[in-house]
Amino acid sequence: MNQFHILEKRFPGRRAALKRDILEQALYCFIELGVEATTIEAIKARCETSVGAIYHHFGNKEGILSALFFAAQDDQRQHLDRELANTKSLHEAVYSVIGSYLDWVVANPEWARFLYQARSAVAKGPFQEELKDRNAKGFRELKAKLLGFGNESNSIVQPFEIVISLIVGPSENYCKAWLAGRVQTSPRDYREEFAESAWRSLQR
Amino acid sequence: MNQFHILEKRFPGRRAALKRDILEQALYCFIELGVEATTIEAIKARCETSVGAIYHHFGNKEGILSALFFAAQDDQRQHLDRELANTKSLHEAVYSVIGSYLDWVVANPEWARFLYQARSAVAKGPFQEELKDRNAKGFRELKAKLLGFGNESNSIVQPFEIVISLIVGPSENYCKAWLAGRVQTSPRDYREEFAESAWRSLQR
DNA sequence: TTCTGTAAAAGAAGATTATTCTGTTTTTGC
DNA sequence: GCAAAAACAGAATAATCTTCTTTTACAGAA
Repeated sequence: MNQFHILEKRFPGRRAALKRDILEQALYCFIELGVEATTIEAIKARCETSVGAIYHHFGNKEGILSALFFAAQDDQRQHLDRELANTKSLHEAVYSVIGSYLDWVVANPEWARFLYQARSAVAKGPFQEELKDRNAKGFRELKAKLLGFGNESNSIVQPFEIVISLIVGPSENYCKAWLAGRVQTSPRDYREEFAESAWRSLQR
Repeated sequence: MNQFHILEKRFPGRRAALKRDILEQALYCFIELGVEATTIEAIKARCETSVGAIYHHFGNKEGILSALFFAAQDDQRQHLDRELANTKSLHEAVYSVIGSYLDWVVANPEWARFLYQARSAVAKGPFQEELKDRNAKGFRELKAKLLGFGNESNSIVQPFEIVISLIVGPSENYCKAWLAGRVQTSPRDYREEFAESAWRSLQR
């Protein structure tokens, strides 16, 4: 299982072979050269196709970027949903959110790096509405889950607006630093610390 | 005092008038159109100069971006240093770091938005070394300050690698959401919550 | 199988935009 | 006042995204 199983799940079959290949090579370029510096020419060269084929499948550079971005985001969210499904308490849920986030980043560092890099571009481009809808949906579901643990939710003594920031803010910040090489220790090694700290930060 | 006092402080005097003007108009364009979509032509048009003048002063688009980025980062850091200077305990210091961060973002929302947007571009471009040096220096100084409160530093029971993430992660996350319009309440209104939560998250 | 319409693919041409280069004007230091 | 350096202007160049036209492959019907 290579790092591209995410694409095979999303664009299956023989017909989509070139489509997948373009996405693979594009991701490689985006990671290697950066989103900005990657040219259509470079992608074309890597998968030995033509500009015509690329534009036929994706319309423009933004189209490639968005396809990759949404594929990665979906995979990350599926991972979260699986972890979250079995949780029976708020405490467990908070641990799941943080644990699944750290796990996913460590398991897919290239994809994670790409997600951080590409977000702002997608947020401005032609798929900004789709991004907003997805984020809103994700936020709604997570909120429902966290507030759905009955009286125990009294543990959350913070305004809900800031709860997500309190939970994932530190993990996100540390993962970015790790992916950028500013710190060496794997985020997974601090799983307990981040989860415990987040839990404490919610109390009053 | 308009939003450009930051530039007047950094590029003072009559000689730098055009330089400042180019930076002002460029910042306007970056904010309005996005960093990617801003063309040299657009900047040129807004300050009624020539491409020659722009390239004479900044070398390339990246040069404009970096000059703006470092100006903003310096101002933010100066603000932090002022707040931090008078602190007499670790508890006060943590409150200062968070308070000054939230204050600065709310006082300079356009600059803050720009800082978030431009960081990745600067981190890849020709000024990546300068960025690294600045970040390393800032991190070193902050670390020294936080660990310099004698025995009381025992309050920090976390590995120091993750301490900065624990302190500023949630605030940063929330400020981004606020600048993107995903939440309405001003970060300043949650000053106490973020500071208290961060403090609690450090204990064990 | 042969025909036909649709999708896939190729690559040349067009349009946009960053950058360079050359020349001119202005300012500075002596 | 004069030489040297900096500031400025704009045409020319080069890189790169996107569109357009043409050719090829393929799936389903007659």
